[in-house]
Amino acid sequence: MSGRELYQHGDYCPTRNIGWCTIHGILIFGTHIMFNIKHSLELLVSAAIAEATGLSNCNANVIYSSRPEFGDYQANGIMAIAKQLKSNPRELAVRVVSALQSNDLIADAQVAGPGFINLFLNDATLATAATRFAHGEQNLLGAVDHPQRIVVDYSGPNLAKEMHVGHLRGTIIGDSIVRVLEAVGHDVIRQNHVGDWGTQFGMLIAHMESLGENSTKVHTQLADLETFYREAKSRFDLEPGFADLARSYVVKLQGGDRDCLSAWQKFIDESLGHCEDIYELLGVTLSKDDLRPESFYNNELADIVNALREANMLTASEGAQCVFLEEFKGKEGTPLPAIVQKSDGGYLYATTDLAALRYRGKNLAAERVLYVVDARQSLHFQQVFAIARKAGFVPGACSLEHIAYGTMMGEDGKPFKTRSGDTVKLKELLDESVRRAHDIVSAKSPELSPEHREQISNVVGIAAVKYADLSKNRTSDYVFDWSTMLSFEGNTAPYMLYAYARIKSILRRQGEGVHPERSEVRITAVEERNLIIKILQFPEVVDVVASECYPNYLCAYLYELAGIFMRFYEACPVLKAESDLRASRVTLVSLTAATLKQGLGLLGLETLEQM
RNA sequence: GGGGGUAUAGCUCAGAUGGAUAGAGCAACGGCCUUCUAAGCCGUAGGUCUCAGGUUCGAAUCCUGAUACCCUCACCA
Repeated sequence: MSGRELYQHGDYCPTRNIGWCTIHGILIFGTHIMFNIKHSLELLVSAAIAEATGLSNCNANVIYSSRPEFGDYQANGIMAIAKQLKSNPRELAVRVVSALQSNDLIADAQVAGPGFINLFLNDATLATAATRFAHGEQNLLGAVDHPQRIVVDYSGPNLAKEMHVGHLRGTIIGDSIVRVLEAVGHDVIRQNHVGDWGTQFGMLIAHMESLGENSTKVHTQLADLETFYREAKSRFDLEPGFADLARSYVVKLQGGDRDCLSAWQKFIDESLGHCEDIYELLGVTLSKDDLRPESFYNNELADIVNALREANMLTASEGAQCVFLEEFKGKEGTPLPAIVQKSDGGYLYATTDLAALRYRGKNLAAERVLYVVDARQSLHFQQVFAIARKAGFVPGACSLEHIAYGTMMGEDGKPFKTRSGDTVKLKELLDESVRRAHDIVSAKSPELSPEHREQISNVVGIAAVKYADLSKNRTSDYVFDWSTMLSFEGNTAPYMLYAYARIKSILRRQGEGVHPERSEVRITAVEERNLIIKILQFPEVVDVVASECYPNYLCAYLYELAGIFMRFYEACPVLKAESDLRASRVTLVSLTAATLKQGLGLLGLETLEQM
């Protein structure tokens, strides 16, 4: 049972324009609350079910109709309720329909099939709602009924190396989720849990130190982090003295040695600079303020282990400090440990995550914590969540969710690598996409200036990579393929950006003739009606993305919106229409533009006025 | 071996709480530019939703089993 309080009988009060039902004094289909046709229908139908059966809390099960003749929405809940009551579903559906309170949202409700109720929306209400949006009397996205403080952990690259394609998904999926949550009114705290601590840094600092103290030189050396890491690793493996030096640096680092710390800091700053360049290029909203690196929790780790010991959750096993939980079994059903302290006294990933979770629960007062992390870490997070709950590190009501995503594969179905088997640097991937976009832009629009073409290909190239990822269900692995991604057809960023550019072109050409903020939207063709309904459904999909964290729902919606607009564009002349009709259509075009721009914005994509 | 995941058109992918005739794009074939950007629109063709059972008025979706592939299971993150 989510959020919203249920209908209480007899609470309706009509309002002047479109709005209607008040539930516990809250205007649902009105101005305050997120405008949401589906919720309104659910409330209306469940009220009618209550009226017809005396049952409260019934799920009307309202969904989009699969075919036009079945209406705009359909209520499928009747069959289940009839079964529960051992009554005839069709008869019940008829009684529910006649129990529907008169309202101006539903124009017609028809019983069909075994007990479906097909709902047809009122054209005048749709037109009025669209007009109100255009006039700015109602926001496309309003505030959620219960704003939450939500911590979102995403991106989290390892600073020892350069960002590679493996970091793309978490970074952009997380960024989109964060934008959506904020848009619906939640209080979002971003956390970039970067890896800046661990044994590998001893090796890197040792290598850096040996190259000299000169800071400009360091900057140059670290320009290619990947090569730098490889060199350090190779020396670590081959030079006997170097490995010892590296290990001694680790010890000194952990002991708080000032020189070592300052060298480490130098390295971290350089590496962070690389990340920031990527974030800038990707248009990701993470900033320095969102950094909570692993080292941030260094001083908490001993206390985490102590707290677990005091809670009697700790077991020594093979020299390590472990937490064994009933629900986790390892090989041959033996208990599976989560190790929080190594036999040499060192701490691990799980320890840091427990500290982070306690910080988020206690210090940040999170009500919901989202971990946008690779699906392969699922077991790790299940363990960490279970331990944190049992140890009381987070409030019981706090929701902990692993927002898992799959792996990016190459065309061979194996994890995406270069031909030589190396990981692909994110920077190189993005540069190549922009380069390919540039070739296409130059071929399609040779009349544009070189600067303009460059600007377009920058936006299109980045958007293509992001959209190709965001448009897929995050839980599954997917095949990265230049040809499908940059074919610029179908459900792709270029298609969406092109639709937007066409829209803007109309609005430019119409000049000062029409003022959408004072014009009336009318429905004179089915393409107009379809477009209006789709626009009004924007809040519904955003709502689902905010709760389920699947950005591909939003992509699918925007693709459909763009498609419906294209059909409107083909069928309904805008600038050639006369007077009121022209004003109405220009207004619709303007609303479509606003919705597309906002939707793409929630995905973290820029738009182009022209392409 | 335990646990988790995936299997949908030739290819790449959608299919939220079980709903009516399973959807897109690419590739193939055929239409539409002297009219608001053809990076577009319309149409044709393409499916035993891995297999076998089960639950249900109704299953790609839920349950059981099988097969294939992937991930994961003690001191990496």
